[in-house]
Amino acid sequence: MTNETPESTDFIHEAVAEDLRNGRFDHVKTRLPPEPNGYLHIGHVKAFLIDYNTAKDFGGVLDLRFDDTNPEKEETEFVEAIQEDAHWLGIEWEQVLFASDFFDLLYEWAVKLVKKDKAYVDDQSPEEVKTNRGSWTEPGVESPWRNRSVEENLDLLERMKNGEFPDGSHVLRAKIDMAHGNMNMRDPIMYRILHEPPHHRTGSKWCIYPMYDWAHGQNDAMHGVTHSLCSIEYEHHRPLYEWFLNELEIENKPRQIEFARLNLTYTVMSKRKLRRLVEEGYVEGWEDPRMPTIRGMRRRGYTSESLHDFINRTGVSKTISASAGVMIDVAILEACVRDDLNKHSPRKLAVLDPLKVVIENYPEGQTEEFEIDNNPTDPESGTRKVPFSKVIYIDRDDFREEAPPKYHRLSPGKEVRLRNAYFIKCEDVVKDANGEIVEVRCSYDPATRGGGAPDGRKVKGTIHWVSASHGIPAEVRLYDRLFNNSDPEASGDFIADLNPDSLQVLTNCIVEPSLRDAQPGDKFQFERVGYFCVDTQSTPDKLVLNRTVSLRDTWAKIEETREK
RNA sequence: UGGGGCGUGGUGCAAUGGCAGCACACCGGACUUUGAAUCCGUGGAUCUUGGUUCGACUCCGAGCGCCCCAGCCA
Repeated sequence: MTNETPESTDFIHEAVAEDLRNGRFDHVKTRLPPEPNGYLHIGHVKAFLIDYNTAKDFGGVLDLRFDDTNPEKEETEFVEAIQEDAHWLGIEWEQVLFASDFFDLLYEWAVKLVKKDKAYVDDQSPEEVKTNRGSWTEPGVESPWRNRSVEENLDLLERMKNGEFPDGSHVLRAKIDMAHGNMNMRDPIMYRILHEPPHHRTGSKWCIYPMYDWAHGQNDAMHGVTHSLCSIEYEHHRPLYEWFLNELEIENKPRQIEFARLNLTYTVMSKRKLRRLVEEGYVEGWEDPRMPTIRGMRRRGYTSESLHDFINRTGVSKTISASAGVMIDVAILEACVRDDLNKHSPRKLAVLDPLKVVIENYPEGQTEEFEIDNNPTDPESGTRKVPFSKVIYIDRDDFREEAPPKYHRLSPGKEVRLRNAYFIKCEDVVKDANGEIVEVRCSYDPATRGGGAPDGRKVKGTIHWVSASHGIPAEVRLYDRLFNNSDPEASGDFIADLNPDSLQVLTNCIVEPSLRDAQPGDKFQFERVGYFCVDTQSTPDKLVLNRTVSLRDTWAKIEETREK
């Protein structure tokens, strides 16, 4: 165990450091507590990384522990998926545990509380329990079964476990205080009866299942967790968490510490809402690149490193600005992935909206190759060869028949540089019957080979290109934010806030030939355009790429402000 | 209405009684064979109000605002 002070100074680290200093604990152990009932999203990334980093920074370990106490919601499918996603995030755990593996011990502990007369079997119906709990202003009413004898409670609990009673007929409740200001302390339910469906791991062995409050802290204690980190919504469960531990006379009581959970602008995070997006077909599925799920973001081209960076940059606190957490600008996330991809992704030339350019004075049938840096910011990255010929494509965006002020790109009579190739000058424009520009005629200056000008003359613009006869076709999917409202979670109808243009599929793109062998997951920067990732649906016959994020685009901003 | 929590530029995080700083965003400039990256710079914040103090974002009192809680969900 190390005593070194970690770099991070968030309030959780401070609390842990203090616990170590004053001897409350002599080591640190945390846990990842997912319920296997859905896919992980960016909100889980924050929680997971806080657990992981806290353990790691103090030389401790963590367990992955599935909170599988509700057979109605949980499935094995998610157990696999969650481990896969957590691994991808780079998290390493000591052991994989399931709350359900410890139902026997938990039951013994419940018996212990019954024997102490701190828990009782209640025969009230669910409706009665609800009514008698009272309200925020009215104290609850004690159950008529609250003062049964210990012997009777023991017998009834045993019979609940043995399956002698139907669902909903009895519950085991902690005996605390029906008038408590904190509703969680008004005799909280510990066990409910559930005969169906079978549990994903224990099958039909059990027909009583523990509630979260009864299971969580006790599991922490059983496994030697020192710090049980969770989101702020659990803050008013902490008195109960501690009550159970005290009544059970646990020696090294774990400590629960809460932090503000993550909300992202233009994003929904609640499982219910995400599920609705999937089930009602607003997105392709949990892996849709527009989804804030780990799988979606991964497919979109986000890297694990950029997610770590994001969580570090946004920090840990208890500040609350929206639904039990902070509202982080999605632009920070985008900045993180740009930073990472800028350093590590090879550059490519790709034309998303092709406009044909014929270089009139370039010899018919001639081809030459340019040797181009894979990543100018990284000398180690090497070079590649890119072919050039008389007919090329440029992006339609890079040509204007009438150039607005400060437009540095191609327009009649103007000269620009083709990235890493030649200077070209627009001589003429060819239109079809509808007046649509179908072709641009240019001349080139052979002396500017490679893109330099021996005579020292300057051109303002450099544009990207792909040789028409060498380029390969590709489909490119452009993603935008899924919602138009920066806080769709707070909106009455988040479906109404969906951005109808969140996906734009471009089917006529042409990319440089070196992309021919690109594999799903490969990431590139298309120069002057953005960062792209080969999609999982891509095949050798049909290249499909996802735009992870665009490059910062100051020209777009100039035009945008001009419109206003 | 009872209980709990939180209030620092637009957003997020620092400053733990001593010059309110950083990141993202925004704006301006330099540089540029990516209108990217990089570099430099501007503007903008301590919820309100009393008090303690030489000195308060920090401590104390009062108020205001926001978030969470009345599942046999987690």
